[in-house]
Amino acid sequence: MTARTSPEASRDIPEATVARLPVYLRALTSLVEAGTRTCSSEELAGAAGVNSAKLRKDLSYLGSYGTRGVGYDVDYLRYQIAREIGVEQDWPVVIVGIGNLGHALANFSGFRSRGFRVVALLDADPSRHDEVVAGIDVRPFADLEAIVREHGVAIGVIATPAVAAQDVADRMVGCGITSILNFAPTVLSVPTGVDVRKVDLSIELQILAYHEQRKAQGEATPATTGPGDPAHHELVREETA
Amino acid sequence: MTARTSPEASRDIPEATVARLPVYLRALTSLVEAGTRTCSSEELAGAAGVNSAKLRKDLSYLGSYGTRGVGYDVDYLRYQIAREIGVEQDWPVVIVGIGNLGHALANFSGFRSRGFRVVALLDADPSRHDEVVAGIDVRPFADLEAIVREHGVAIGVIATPAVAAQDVADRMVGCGITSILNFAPTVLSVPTGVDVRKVDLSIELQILAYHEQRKAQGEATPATTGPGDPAHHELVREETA
DNA sequence: GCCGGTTTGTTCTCCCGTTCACAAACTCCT
DNA sequence: AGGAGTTTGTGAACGGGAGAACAAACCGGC
Ligand SMILES: NC(=O)c1ccc[n+]([C@@H]2O[C@H](COP(=O)([O-])OP(=O)(O)OC[C@H]3O[C@@H](n4cnc5c(N)ncnc54)[C@H](O)[C@@H]3O)[C@@H](O)[C@H]2O)c1
Ligand SMILES: NC(=O)c1ccc[n+]([C@@H]2O[C@H](COP(=O)([O-])OP(=O)(O)OC[C@H]3O[C@@H](n4cnc5c(N)ncnc54)[C@H](O)[C@@H]3O)[C@@H](O)[C@H]2O)c1
Repeated sequence: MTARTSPEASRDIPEATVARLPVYLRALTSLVEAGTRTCSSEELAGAAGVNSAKLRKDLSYLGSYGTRGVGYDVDYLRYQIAREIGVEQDWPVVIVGIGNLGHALANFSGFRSRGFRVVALLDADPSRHDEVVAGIDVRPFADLEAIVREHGVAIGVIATPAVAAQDVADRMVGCGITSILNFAPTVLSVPTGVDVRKVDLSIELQILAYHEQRKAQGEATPATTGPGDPAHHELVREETA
Repeated sequence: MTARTSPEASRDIPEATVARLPVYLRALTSLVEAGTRTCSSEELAGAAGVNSAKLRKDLSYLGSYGTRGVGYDVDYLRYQIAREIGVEQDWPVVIVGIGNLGHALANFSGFRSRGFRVVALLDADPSRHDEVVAGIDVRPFADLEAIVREHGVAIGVIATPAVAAQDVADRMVGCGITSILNFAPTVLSVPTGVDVRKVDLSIELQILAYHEQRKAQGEATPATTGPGDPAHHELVREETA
């Protein structure tokens, strides 16, 4: 998709692997804190909740950082993964929408410890502008561009209501932000080159509900709720009309 | 995995499709509210941010609910998807860990409107037990079993610190909860038959950081930070020792 | 120096998911 | 009634990821 400029560029890592590297990183950090020096793919895979073959294949995309017959140097591997992900340096981040969720995010200590630094909290509501959350004062949304330029922000977090999310995203993109984490339940439309990831509580719960319904189906009373399809079809159309 | 008991059981839906159905459901709800009666796969796919062929194939797993040459009856399709997911009736949910995040979740209005009902907020900290959040009073974690039995809760949300998450999950499973949404950054181990989904802010940000680093790599100064591998290898080992 | 035991890195195969492309089916207009 | 135009549902090709299995590489003991 993007041009390969650097000749020494590391082979591109499959998306599925990229999504697991942070899990490995976390497991390795735990091991480091526990004083472990070395671990096998089997141990690490257990801690990360994945298959050991998958783990080894994932790590092989980064390079050959293990030692056959021994395993991996925990701290060395942790560093290599952190470097590959890009969280050795801190990424400045802005959070927009300091409501219920925005407060929780601002207070979330995991940001700093995992390679991110909240440089600003923004909200459109003037009544919030005198507030200080987690040591950072909430500023007007209009300050976005100045802040992004000042700190070189590339990553933005959206925690506004759904109706405002697209506007906020547009403004972010206009300022030069190229990665967005969206908590609002909306599909964002952004130009090519901008990455969007969404965190959607309702979707996660509904996926659980689907499987839950499936589990219940086997043991429930014979006539659960829904009869054949055609009758329901009519019923629903009546509701509409 | 589970036995097919019902003869009329609908064919099992691919996991990737299940994960998209809630997105379609949301898009359809928007269309209903906008007064739209009918829509084509192209329109709906646009609203959901997916390929129209994918949308059609996804919907085909549910049945043939469209009309060729016309499209889909918005309200009818919305009902069918909601029924398939299982969010026509409300699912009782408990939230454990009423800290920063737990407060936000408790105040989240999207629960009720999307098929879920928070029946209890639980926390181990006694100083929180006199608190009322979003009209629900925070109760001792020890009440979990009684509440689960009383309301027939099948879905639990974990918003405790990571160290407590596995204990909470074990207790939940012990009470009969079979679906867990985990916000704590830990790998949970649960018996077969229990579904766990995780929402992990740090992982999402780190995935964005990886791609962001990739984007920057092409245009950055020649010597970014890291030299060849061997030297760094030593450096890191020194840090450890 | 060599051998048994251990663990990685990689190859191979299979399966799931995505996308293309098109026949079948429906509506509307004449 | 018939034909032109539209849109669904699905068969088939394709690509990527998961897991099994194994050869290569390393350690430690003798
Ligand atoms: N609270 C949760 O646990 C939770 C969970 C999942 C998803 N969400 C989603 O996250 C979003 C925020 O939820 P919340 O509970 O914090 O809502 P909230 O109403 O408490 O907070 C929203 C904040 O965004 C601000 N805002 C509105 N428009 C803005 C704009 N154009 N620019 C900048 N700021 C703006 C508001 O002033 C407010 O402070 C919602 O989309 C919600 O659906 C929340
Ligand atoms: N705050 C965020 O935005 C955010 C974002 C992503 C992930 N998380 C994760 O979500 C979790 C909660 O975050 P937080 O900021 O709300 O933390 P917090 O410390 O504010 O709240 C944790 C709550 O859990 C309670 N608790 C602790 N042990 C318990 C137990 N055994 N049983 C029941 N309750 C118990 C505590 O009393 C406290 O009220 C953490 O694991 C955090 O890493 C938080």
